[in-house]
Amino acid sequence: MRYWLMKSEPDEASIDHLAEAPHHTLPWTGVRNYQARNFMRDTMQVGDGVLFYHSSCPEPGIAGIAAVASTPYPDPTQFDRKSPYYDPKSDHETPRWTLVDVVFKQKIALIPLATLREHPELADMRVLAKGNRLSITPVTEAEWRFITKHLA
DNA sequence: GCCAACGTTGGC
DNA sequence: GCCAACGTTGGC
Repeated sequence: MRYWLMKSEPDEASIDHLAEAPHHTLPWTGVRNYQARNFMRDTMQVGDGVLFYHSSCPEPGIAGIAAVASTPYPDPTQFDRKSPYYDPKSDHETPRWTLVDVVFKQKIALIPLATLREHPELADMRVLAKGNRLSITPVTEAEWRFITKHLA
C-alpha cells in the first residue's frame, strides 16, 4: 500500500468531476512525463491512496481523497488525433503512455498549498520541493497520516 | 502576464 | 554524448 499526490487542473478534471463520473471513476489521461508515467506503470497498485490536488487554478491545494482503481493500461488519448494529448510517435504495438483509473473516496475542505507549507511535518513532501513540476509524486505514510488526520 | 525551474529536442 | 534552444508547468 502506497500513497500518492496527483495533480489535476480543476477546469479539466476536478474532484467534483470525479465524484460525478460513472462508478466515481476516471482514467488519469494526459500524463506526458516519463517519471509520472513510470509511477503509474511500475509502482502503483490498486487500492493505493491518492491525494487529489487542484493545480493551475485560483486556489491550488488538496481537494479530496481518491484511490488507485485499476492496473496500468495504455492511455487511449495518445492514439486520438483529435485529442490535445495525441502523440504521433506512439503506436498500438508499443504504446508510449500508460495510465491507471482513479476512484473517488471523499471530498474535503480544500487544504491550500500555503497551509501545506506551514507544517514542518510536511516540509519534505515532494510536491512542495522547489521547482517541482511532477504531476504525480509519492507521499510517505507519515505525510498521508498527518494530512488525513489533522488537515482533512 | 511574468518568470523560475525543469524536461525534451535536435544539431553537432 | 553534449548542450543550447525551446516548450511546459504552475505559483504568484
